[in-house]
Amino acid sequence: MITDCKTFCVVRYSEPVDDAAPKPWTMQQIAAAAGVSVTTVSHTLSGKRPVSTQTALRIRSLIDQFGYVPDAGARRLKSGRSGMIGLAVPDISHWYFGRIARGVEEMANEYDYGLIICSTSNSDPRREKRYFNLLRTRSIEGLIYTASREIGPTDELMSISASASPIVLADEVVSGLERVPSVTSLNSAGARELGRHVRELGHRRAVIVAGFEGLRSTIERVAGIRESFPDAVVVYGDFEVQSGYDRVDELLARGVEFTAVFACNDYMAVGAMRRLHEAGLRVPDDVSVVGFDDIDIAGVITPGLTTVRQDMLEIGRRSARLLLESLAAGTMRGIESVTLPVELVVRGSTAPPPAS
Amino acid sequence: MITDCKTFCVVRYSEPVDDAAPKPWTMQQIAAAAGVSVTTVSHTLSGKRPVSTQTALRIRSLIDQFGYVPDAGARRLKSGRSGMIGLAVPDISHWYFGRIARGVEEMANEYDYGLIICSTSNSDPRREKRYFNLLRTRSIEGLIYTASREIGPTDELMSISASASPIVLADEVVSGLERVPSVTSLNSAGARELGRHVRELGHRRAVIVAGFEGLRSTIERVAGIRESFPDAVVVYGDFEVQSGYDRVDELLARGVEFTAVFACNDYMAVGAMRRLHEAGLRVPDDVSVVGFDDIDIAGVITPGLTTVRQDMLEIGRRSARLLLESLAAGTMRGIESVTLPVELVVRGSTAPPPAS
DNA sequence: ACCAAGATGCAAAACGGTTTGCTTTGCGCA
DNA sequence: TGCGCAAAGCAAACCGTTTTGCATCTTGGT
Repeated sequence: MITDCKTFCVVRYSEPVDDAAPKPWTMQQIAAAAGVSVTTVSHTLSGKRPVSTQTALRIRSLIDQFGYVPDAGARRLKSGRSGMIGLAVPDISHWYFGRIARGVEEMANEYDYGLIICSTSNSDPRREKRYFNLLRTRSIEGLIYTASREIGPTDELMSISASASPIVLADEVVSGLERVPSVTSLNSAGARELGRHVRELGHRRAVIVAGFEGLRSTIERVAGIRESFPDAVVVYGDFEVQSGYDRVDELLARGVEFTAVFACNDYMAVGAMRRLHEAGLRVPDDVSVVGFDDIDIAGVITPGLTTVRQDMLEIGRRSARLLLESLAAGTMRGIESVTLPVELVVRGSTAPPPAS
Repeated sequence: MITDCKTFCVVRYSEPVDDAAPKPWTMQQIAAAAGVSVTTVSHTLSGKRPVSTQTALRIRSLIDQFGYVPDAGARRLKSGRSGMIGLAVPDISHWYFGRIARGVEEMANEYDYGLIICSTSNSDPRREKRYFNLLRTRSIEGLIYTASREIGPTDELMSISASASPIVLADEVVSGLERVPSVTSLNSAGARELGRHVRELGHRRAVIVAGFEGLRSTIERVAGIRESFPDAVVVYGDFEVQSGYDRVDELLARGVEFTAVFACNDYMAVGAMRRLHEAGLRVPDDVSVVGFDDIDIAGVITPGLTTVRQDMLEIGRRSARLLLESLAAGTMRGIESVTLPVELVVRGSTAPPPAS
């Protein structure tokens, strides 16, 4: 059996040496070198059956020496589990989704899963199709999906979720998919507090720069704000800085009067502040501005942005936990959706309206 | 053979129906249903050998009907290619790395590769080890690595790169790994321009809030700035808003006199501006502040931040292209590192120093 | 000394595809 | 009529593990 070992070594090193990565060792080769069967090597690694201390030691030392690592693909084929989950986000480069991604990644890591990122480019159907196929080909065992727009009932997501695939919705629920577990923030409560806060400062005329129309979070936030400002003008943006700027620009042009701007996220709030600044309106002296999310720079810009803090990291973590737990359980049954609390953060961008 | 088909169908539907995902179809079953061998089905799909139009049609329709999708794991096992690449970043939730990730994702998508994200939590060795193992287990075919601190010569990365694995360094080169292809920005030129710009405004006393000490980009940026301000005080931060704030806080406490702050990234610049604001110093009237990167909100905060624009998206794209091209070529040989141009962006945060 | 029960370890059968070598058939052309 | 070659398809090997089902070897209890 020692001969076997040498044989392998010779074969190996006599191959032409080029710059390509050398062929990895197989369990077969380790077994031959140790003079045992692959079964024994496998059991040594998995511990599913006892292996004598002596043999195990020999095998382990050989493994270390060779630098052997079992092939993930073979393992996956046999076990049927890829050890990977997917995260589909509209755009991974957004702070917002980046936070979710990080939370997911942390939790996946904890459960010893890998994470495959799927940027859907704001729900480009072709992209989405590709990523749902990861589920079908069993490249990933489950998917965390964050919607960026209202999904029509004909969508890929619908059909795949109907097949009872392990899916969790993060950050945004999708109508028609009420049975799919989700992790969201308590948008309505946050918006209500925000509205109340501004109302109590004495404001009467407000505008709402909302997010994508039809998106559940947008609907909830607008509704929450309207509890305090029933007749607030609502315009829709796309959550980007520029649209905050543009919407306020249009409102000013239309001659709409307001002393408070509710932006449905901090980025649009920043854009709004910029436009107001350019119009010679001071924040918060002339106009109060609030956002939503509490992004990293919300507290350090001048003035500090009054907003509602969402724990995106936790949304990511909880989504992943939901998914991974249900994978471990082997069923999505009994998985409860989660709604996370939010927190009003009052900073310098809100103040009583001008006396006039 | 039609009987075979029915047999399969019966077997399938007689299984207990629960909420778990139904077992996927195998090529075996499709073949049986079509009355051909698996070989023929495989060839129909791959086109590596001709299949008669009639047979192909029958097979294809069956595939559609069943919703058959070939198992990625089996495919990978036989072909040895996983169709995945990895991206290791210190923290995916940072705007900066998010941009890189998006660029990588775009390119990977173009080349029909999947992307596995590896958050290294600022080079936590255990995390890194896990991710390098993805390479070893052949879960990923190649890795794009963005360093966040100076890597010691004993690190995992060193050993793995020595084994000629397909690795590309993005955004940051690593000393000792000069032979590994990389994609970086022309930091020195950007910093030089920045320094010259501030110098030409008339400033004489400047401080530099640098990034991690020892990081190549930090060294280059500091050197570039020092061409115009040879005696600038240098303090080191960690690229976060808070450290920009803290370092300036310390400088003020130490009584260091300066009329310009060079921050090595925009986040620290924002933190610096915040601290200056709290100290009653106006930007840019009393102190000019510049950053580096040109993050999304650099142009919309007040005052706008003078900075150097790096194209992170392009860094991601180019890194991915380098990696994927070399995977296609089967060798890392002849792969050229890339250095991307940067652009000085002058905004409102810089102005001549106060007259006094 | 004898037997049941663990401890060990092996051979072989999956897992679900891809690929190779070989057979059979159909067809054009001398 | 016969020959050669391309087209079409099958069986079987293979990829590198995990997981049975069995054999063999100890060991302790009686």
